[in-house]
Amino acid sequence: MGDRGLTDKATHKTPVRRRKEARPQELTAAALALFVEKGFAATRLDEVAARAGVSKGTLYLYFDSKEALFLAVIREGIVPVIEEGRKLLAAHADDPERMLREYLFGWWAMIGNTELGGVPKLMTSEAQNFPEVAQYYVREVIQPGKAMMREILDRGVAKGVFRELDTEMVTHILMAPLLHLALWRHSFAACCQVPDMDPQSYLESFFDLVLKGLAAAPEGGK
Amino acid sequence: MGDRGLTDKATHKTPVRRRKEARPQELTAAALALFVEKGFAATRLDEVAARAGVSKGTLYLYFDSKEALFLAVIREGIVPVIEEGRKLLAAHADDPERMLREYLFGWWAMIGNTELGGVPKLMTSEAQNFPEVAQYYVREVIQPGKAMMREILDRGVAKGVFRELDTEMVTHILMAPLLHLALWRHSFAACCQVPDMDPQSYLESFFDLVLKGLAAAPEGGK
DNA sequence: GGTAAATAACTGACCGGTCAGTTATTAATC
DNA sequence: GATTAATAACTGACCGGTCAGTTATTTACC
Repeated sequence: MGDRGLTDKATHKTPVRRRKEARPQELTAAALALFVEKGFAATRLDEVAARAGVSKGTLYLYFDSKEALFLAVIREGIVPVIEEGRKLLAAHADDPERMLREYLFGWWAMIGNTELGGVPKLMTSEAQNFPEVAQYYVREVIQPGKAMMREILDRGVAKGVFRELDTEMVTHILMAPLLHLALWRHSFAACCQVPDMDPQSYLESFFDLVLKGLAAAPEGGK
Repeated sequence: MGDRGLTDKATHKTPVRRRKEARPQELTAAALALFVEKGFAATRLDEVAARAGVSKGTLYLYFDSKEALFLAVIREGIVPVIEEGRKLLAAHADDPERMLREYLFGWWAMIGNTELGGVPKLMTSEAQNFPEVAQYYVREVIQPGKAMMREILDRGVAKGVFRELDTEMVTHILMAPLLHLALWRHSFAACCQVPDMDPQSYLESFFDLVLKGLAAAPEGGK
């Protein structure tokens, strides 16, 4: 059919069916959406392939198994975003309160409110069944994410902006409402008609609560 | 073999194998443990039956389907505990800070730290796949649980112990660290070797943070 | 026509659910 | 109190559908 005369790499605009390079990304994107929507076990590889516009056999040209696809979904999907977030956060490295705000709202903008927002639910659900994927996720996502939060807290304590804290515990505690918001949206909010919760005011309330909870006592105690 | 002489109803201490009354409980207990450990989809009904000491056929004498078993696990397992918690909480109805503390630590003692602690993970994972079970859970567990928390907050605000708040949002936010603790224990903590987190100090840090975050301003502003 | 890409048909293990048959327990009869 | 009949509790082999993974074949491009 095509009579393109270009002899070199040929920037084919025609959606030719052979596109070895793009396939893995298309497949992981399709898999992410379906894993998040229906869960890992309930997602059929036929569906993943169909959503990516190929057949199941093609999927197996790029991934050895369903678990390998799972790992790729995490690796391609969320790991790069963590690194990106770290860079953004470094821009305000001198103001702990500002950093905390950037962290919370940035997390929502870059993860919670995107198609990646279902990843926490997916990983929590499947961690026990796929310990290797879970370990990868802990190492590449959870630990870096916690380290960033802890850096903010430690810095705030050091500058006297925040009071003395068990920063390890508080790090965990402060991640919880973010994760809860994402989990909620991808579980009960999606299937039961619950009065919807505006993420923006949720985050504002949370930030407000936390700032007051962390603040160093002005002067006289109670 | 047996030479029990009692001719009446016979309070048989011997664990005879036919025990119609006890079976459903034994089966839901086995199912809870396995659903929590491996997830709903990955749990075989043969396993549930085996753990309860019966065959799969017997399971179907008491439950119509795997989903019916799921619903029974929730109904028998956690719904009664909610009502129990409500009564305990009413005992301190005059002191909002005390109520809040009772709520947090009571939740951990009665749910998070028991075999029920895996239920939040189970329900979050499966809500989309079993909307009817999810709706039951929202109605009988989540909404009552939230209502209790909200009652505490509204009362605290009314008494001037807590500052003005968006109590609806704060209710959600305060549930998150509890649920997070339970989810964590039943996912990553169970499969990746993560430095374990002491629930007691986690809850103390959380309670401390929240009390300071909620406290009405003494007098002067910033 | 050679080869890389993609497919569609296929396989085999698995598992929810069923049911004909077995065993323990109770009731009835002498 | 022993034997038989009736019933309730239980079993495990089986069936049918599903789905991860494989392979023989076709298609597209050089």
